[in-house]
Amino acid sequence: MTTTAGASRASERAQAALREAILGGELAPGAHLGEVELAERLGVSRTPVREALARLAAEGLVEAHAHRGARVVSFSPEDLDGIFDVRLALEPRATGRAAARATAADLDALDDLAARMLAVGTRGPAQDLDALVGLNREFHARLLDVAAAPALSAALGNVVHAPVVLRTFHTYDPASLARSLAHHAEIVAALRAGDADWASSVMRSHLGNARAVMVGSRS
Amino acid sequence: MTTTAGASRASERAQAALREAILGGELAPGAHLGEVELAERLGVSRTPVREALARLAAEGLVEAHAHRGARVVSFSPEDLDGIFDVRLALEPRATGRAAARATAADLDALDDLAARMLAVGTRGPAQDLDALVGLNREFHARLLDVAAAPALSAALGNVVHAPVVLRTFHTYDPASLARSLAHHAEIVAALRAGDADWASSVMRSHLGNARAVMVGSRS
DNA sequence: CCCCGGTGGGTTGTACGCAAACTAGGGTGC
DNA sequence: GCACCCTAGTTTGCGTACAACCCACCGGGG
Repeated sequence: MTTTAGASRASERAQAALREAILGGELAPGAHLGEVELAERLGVSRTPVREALARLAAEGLVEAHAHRGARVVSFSPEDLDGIFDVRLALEPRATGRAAARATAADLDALDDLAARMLAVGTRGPAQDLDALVGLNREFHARLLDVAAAPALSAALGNVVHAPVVLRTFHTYDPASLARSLAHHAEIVAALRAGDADWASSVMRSHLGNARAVMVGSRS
Repeated sequence: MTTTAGASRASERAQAALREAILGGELAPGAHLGEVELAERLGVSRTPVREALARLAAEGLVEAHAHRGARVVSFSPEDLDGIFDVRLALEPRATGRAAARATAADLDALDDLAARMLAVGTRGPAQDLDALVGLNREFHARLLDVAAAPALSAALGNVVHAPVVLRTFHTYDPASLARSLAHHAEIVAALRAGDADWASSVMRSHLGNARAVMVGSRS
């Protein structure tokens, strides 16, 4: 579901806003989330905030301890490793499926994303690692969408969301970053060739590269 | 009172009750879930029901269409197949991890579960397929717990819950059912031997057997 | 000096009420 | 006779008020 528009319901806007704030690092892991504070901040009452919080909790982005309120989840290095285990088990499979299903429009969109990532990711005056974060998320989301495997997407959904996983382009060293960007383009090339094996292999490499960066960084 | 102790919050009780009702088949897939009806049925106001519904939606058990209310999700054969893909990708891995981590207490508990499943699952006067459903869920949950892989559990959590997946012992033919029960015992044996490869192989067989039953049954 | 019970402030949990949105049914115009 | 619009009913979405609960601080007792 690519519907980013509407959000006629305030609870959806609240949920989206909170997710962006958490994923964007605006709300640090472990930060206490008061309902009234969030309600004022978002210009709605506590009720939709509450609902959004409940959904995010079920989604694994925040954890709610009894009457003590909600906190942004934080991840240990072991958790991070586990997350990559899951991604390695599922994403290459999804990428392979995508190879057989991608339409021309899909390929063009992915190509565009990969190109833009390369533009803002390459060292120089135009480098913008924060923009890269968003593009990267969009790329992987679109890829998952193309795979058309709802169960697979659902399984990954509550795992990849991990804030740390998606915000670590800042910790990439130049060589690893260059590899990562190249992988995106190569994945699209493999999809264009319709080669599922090639595509999934690149994705495995992509994740291996990311895992190496992150277990070494130990932020 | 099927839902354990705790649950000081009415919303948790509501969520647990709804989940049981859905997983237990009391609420059929596609059934319309009215908030007032559920509120009266559970003896609480609409607010906790609403919250419970929101969490179950994020969990993937129900789907809420705009202002049209919530419905119990229903699964197509393709969805089912996708679910088994995910399970096959993740559960054998978890089982392998469990082989290296299971304590004596874990093994005894799993053994007990396997034995009880065999008791209520074997053809005869004591056969109780409904009890089998609960035991099976407990067995797999415990196994996942022993694996101590939070991300893996989270990924599976929102997928396995699928009502159809957990309620299909009724559709097993005698031979498949016997195999399934034997697999549980064999898994414990493999764990006791500390043989991760053996354990994960049995789990793969277990899932393969289940998949074969379900794609053929088309309930 | 340390430990324990009491109390106050603040937060969450639940209930209720109102307004908007969707659905369905009947009536009218073409 | 058919299609469209309008209206009534029901349900959801949100706001607000009250009650329960937890935590921190403070005073008294051992």
